[in-house]
Amino acid sequence: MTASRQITINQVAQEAGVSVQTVSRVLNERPDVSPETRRKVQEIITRLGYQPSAIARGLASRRTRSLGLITADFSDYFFTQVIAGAEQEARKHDYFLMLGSTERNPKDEPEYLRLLTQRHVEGILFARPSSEPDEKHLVKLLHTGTPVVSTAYYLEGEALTVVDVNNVEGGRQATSYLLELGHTCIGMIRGPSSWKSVIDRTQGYRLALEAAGISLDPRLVTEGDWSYRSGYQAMRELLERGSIIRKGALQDQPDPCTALFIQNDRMAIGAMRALHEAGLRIPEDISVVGYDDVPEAEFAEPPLTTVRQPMFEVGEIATRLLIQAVEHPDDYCPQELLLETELVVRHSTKKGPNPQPLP
Amino acid sequence: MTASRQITINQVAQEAGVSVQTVSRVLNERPDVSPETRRKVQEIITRLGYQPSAIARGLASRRTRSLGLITADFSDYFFTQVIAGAEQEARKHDYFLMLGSTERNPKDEPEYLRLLTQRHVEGILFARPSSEPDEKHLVKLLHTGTPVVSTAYYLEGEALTVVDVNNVEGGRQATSYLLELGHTCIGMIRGPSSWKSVIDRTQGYRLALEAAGISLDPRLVTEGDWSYRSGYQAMRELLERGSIIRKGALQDQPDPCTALFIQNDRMAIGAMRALHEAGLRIPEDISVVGYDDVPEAEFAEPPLTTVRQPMFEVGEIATRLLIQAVEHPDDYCPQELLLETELVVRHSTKKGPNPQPLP
DNA sequence: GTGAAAGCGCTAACAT
DNA sequence: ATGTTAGCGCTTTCAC
Repeated sequence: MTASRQITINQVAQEAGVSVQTVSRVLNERPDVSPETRRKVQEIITRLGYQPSAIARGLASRRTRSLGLITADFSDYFFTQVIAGAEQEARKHDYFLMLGSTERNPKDEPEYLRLLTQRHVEGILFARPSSEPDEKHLVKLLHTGTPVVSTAYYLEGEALTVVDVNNVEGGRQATSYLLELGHTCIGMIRGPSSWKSVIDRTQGYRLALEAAGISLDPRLVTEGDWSYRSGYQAMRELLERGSIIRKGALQDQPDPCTALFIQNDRMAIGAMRALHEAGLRIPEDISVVGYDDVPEAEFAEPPLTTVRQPMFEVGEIATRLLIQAVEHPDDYCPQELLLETELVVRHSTKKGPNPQPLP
Repeated sequence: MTASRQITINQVAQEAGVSVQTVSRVLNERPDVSPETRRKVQEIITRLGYQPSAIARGLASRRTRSLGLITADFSDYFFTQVIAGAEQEARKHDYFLMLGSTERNPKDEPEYLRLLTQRHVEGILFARPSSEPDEKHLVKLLHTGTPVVSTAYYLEGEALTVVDVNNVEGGRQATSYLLELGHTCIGMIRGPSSWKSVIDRTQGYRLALEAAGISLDPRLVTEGDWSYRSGYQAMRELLERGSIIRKGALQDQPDPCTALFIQNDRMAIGAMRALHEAGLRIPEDISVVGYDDVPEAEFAEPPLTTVRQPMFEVGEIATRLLIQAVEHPDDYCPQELLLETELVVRHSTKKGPNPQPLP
């Protein structure tokens, strides 16, 4: 089984008794080939099992039909959904998606970007949070003329196409729902403050509270890093402060909190564990709303009320826009697209002490 | 900002006043360049921001330094871990990993393989279950001489390097632990029967039971598709059969089952939800052991006892072997490597009716 | 230690 | 409708 050198376009041409060019035309589905020749060439191609070299084609045509996708974390449901959407859309347009995750170390990003540009990706999709302090490499990339689209990521001072979810509205949905149920003291566990989505969800929380005449009390807020464990720990902290269970434990706060908005489902599940350990019942003693609608939310104990984000669609749309920018650079114009979230009510929430009449 | 054509090796050579080859030598860290020339060329490279084209290098050298990885599902923790391990190892050896998931449709695999081989990956890693009926394209791939390593996947009749986890032992660990706790009627929810890991875990279950003088009772076994929901449904089915709660509900079965081995954590979490809904307490009424040790297992209600698999290491080792096969094809020799599992005891299990003295 | 020439497998641009 | 020529940006081979 000697791994004989791969079959090339030359051999196909020779075998078919035509020129290389003609084979190339068949390969690229050009119209200017006689049906007969086309058929013959195609037959030889399948008979020989010929596979055109994407490398050679890329070099000659300066088109690789591949896109790069840079993400932070493959094991995060959020990004996983974006990737799945991007994959599907790329495939549909016959593009190849090169995935790169900076997983362990965000400092790898410039290095990763290099790997992608060296491989001549025609456009790059960012699916990661806006949190890195040093974005020089990105600004440089943008000025290079390479089409770039991002999801959930904004670059200050740069016009960038962004497809994202309306996080302000999502935060407001979660909070308003709790207010409507009659909860007036609503705690929050947020994600890392460097993420734009965290700032936005927090803003939604604030807006909803203010619309109800309540001002945001920072003593009712803690921060996690999105993990189950951090949600557990943040909840413990909140419990120790006494704001959740002890009446008037905090100065000026007459009632203990009866509800929580937690900015992702994993932290919410971790927090519910801490609540159970503290002997609190959900939703009888305290209502909990999460964010994301991960698959496990439905099977949490109790099933988690949460805010669903259309991340698959975000990936799809972002990729569509990227391909458009690649194929029609002249029509390109940076834009921001915001998709809407949806509240999914399950069993971790119930009526609070001051139920309001529904509007 | 006219996207002026990229800088090429020619421009670097010209600017440095040397020939293209010399630049190439510097690029490839060849020893036969005078330190002075090397320094000068390097300076020009950084000054110009020159990036060698991986495409052109690949074409000329017939080496792309890239590997392909085919997986079934990005959102599965199991595969995600393998990918992370593979990524890290590939990067360490300066290889680029091209990821492909056949997500939606396993029939896409030949197509995907084509995309990878056309891009001249030097080796391919399979991280997907052994379940497809039609593997002709794989046999063909193997006979092509392309190095292939697989995790958790076996191809009948073909010598293939496989890195996997000892699933027989894992299934035995879970079952033996329950037996040691004193459970004598142990139900099981298994994954799809086309997966080798399912066959093996089931075999471990059988062996452990037989060692305790119990024979496998198929009436105590149902099947799921690994999802939370399927675990939930499988549990409902088991409950309806009566084997779990009603004494002697099944002919010849004097006692109701007090324990369950569930072949992955997600199904276990779904199953626990069904048990709760049926009013059963875990572990007081019934003990549950899962498999995988996914992050959420620790935060399930109750925290799940499970079998941990070193999937990250599986990915690392598989990639290391693949790179070895790529770089030293003559030393290559197909082998099978099995890594060991580890029982993680949490709170979903407790002593059963007939506790045995620990050995 | 360095350079010149040839070519990797394909497509673009021009022929005919 | 088909063929010819000249690259794409690099490495390989062989010369000096």
